[in-house]
Amino acid sequence: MIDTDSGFVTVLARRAEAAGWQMSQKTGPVPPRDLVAMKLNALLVDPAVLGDQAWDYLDRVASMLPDLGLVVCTGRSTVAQRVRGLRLGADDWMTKPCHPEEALARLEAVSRRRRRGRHEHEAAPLAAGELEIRPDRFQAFVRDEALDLTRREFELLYLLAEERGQVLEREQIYQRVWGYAMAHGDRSVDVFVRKLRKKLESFSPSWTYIHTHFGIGYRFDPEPAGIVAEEIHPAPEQPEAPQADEPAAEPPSQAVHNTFTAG
Amino acid sequence: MIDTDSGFVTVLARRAEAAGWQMSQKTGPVPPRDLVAMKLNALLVDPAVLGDQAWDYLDRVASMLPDLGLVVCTGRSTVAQRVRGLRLGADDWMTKPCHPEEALARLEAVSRRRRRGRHEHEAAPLAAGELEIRPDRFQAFVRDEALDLTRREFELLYLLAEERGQVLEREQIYQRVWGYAMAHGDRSVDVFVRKLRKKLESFSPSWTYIHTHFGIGYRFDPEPAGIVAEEIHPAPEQPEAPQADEPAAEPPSQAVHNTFTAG
DNA sequence: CCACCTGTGAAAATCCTGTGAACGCAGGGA
DNA sequence: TCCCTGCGTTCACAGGATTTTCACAGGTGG
Repeated sequence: MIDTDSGFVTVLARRAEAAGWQMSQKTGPVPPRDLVAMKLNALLVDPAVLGDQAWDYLDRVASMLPDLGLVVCTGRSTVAQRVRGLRLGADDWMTKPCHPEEALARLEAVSRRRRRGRHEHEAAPLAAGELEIRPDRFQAFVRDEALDLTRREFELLYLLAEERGQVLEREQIYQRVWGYAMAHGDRSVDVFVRKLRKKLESFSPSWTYIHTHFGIGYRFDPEPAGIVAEEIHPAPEQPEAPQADEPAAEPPSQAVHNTFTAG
Repeated sequence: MIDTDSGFVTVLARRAEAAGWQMSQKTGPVPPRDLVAMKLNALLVDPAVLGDQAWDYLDRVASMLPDLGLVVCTGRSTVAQRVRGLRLGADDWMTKPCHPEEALARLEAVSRRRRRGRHEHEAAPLAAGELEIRPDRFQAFVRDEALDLTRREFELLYLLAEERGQVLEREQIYQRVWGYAMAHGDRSVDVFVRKLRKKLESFSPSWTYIHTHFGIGYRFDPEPAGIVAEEIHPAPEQPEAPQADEPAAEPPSQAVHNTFTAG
């Protein structure tokens, strides 16, 4: 969101976080180019912040990012202004003061519709080690060969890969892949991790992808074979990790990170 | 629009006509089924007209017609009501009295987004394997012989072929071919896929076109018979795919997935 | 060394798809 | 008006594929 009304921003940010959204606050115009890079679902903007560049800015944003939900929220405005904004490409126009809950609901409505349009929704393929994970095919590939994952297997893998480097708790994984809360004592996650490991192992034997964190859950992090997982120094040299980003960013400070390689 | 406020309705109708829109006025709830038949871009509704069925009605309309722009316009309302409406699936919520020009602008904003989702119907003929799919005839041909597809069969085939290579979920297929949300447990898509396969098989026995992805949906990808699909690494070509052209020797993309070829 | 966790393999329970046929509806023709 | 035909929808069943559940073995932490 682009706004300077710190009270409104703060409240909204808090509620957004609570709802599980990720949001970023800016106090001035952000170049459309940068907006693209941010991969936003929606943008909430108060044109008052933009000064007399406002219309131009809205126009540019709307035309450069036709799939971005664009919501204007500002003080008093005339019908003519609202109509102009909407015609320019804004999806909604709210008047301050407005209830944060309503702002969220409108942002949600706008994003929902946006998402629906793009049926190629999460069509961003992920690359990890020798793996290529393609949501458009609900399948993962190693050297163009399909791993033949079932739907659940794929969704689990995709989730883990999306959160590459993060340790995810079983409950969290279950919640996000199965869509509802995990029953006490359910071992489904473990079983599917085993199935995944088996297929990964058979297609990409020289890499280790899924690591166990005892008492917690799992972490996805492609590692070429050979590192014995004694201690991991801040990235001396990875044999090859083309699009590996943020490698040294986080020293796995946590306890031990045993990586028992399923072997 | 569904409203009884004749003044508002009349003014709006006149402006809408002037803007080149077609609009129909109702004074009571219209069954979602009928809405489907009306092929609407957007629906403006005053829930006050619907009495205590309002929420239920909104819910049903929104879930049955996810692609319909749904705008609520009513008298005073609480934040909670607006939030509820928006969460239920409404795309916008205006408060009366509202300027007709703004109402139009909002309807337009909502429809614009809706339209954007739909790919522009180019009506371009597609070629795939031995198939030639011609939207201008609502028919597919193999060596200039018509497959004698019915309307639904054709539309299903065309949709699949347009998204060649992509796995489409049943819900999505249904949504896009039938025009409204698929009811739980509906098997129509399967039945039509079977009909298509039968006709395709009889006209082009040496090719396989429609692949099943268990638990997900279907994928259209013409493959000449006989490929056992162990591993295929042809040229590592990119999926540029401008328009399908006669691929007499096109190396079918990835490996197999289950392609249980009905036999 | 003990209590707990996780890896494994296989059996049991579910879910999904292919298939053939019945049903209802609407249009055309007699 | 009645009958016939084509088309889309719905049903029930069978064969598989996939998920869950179990019991047990082995590893981990304290």
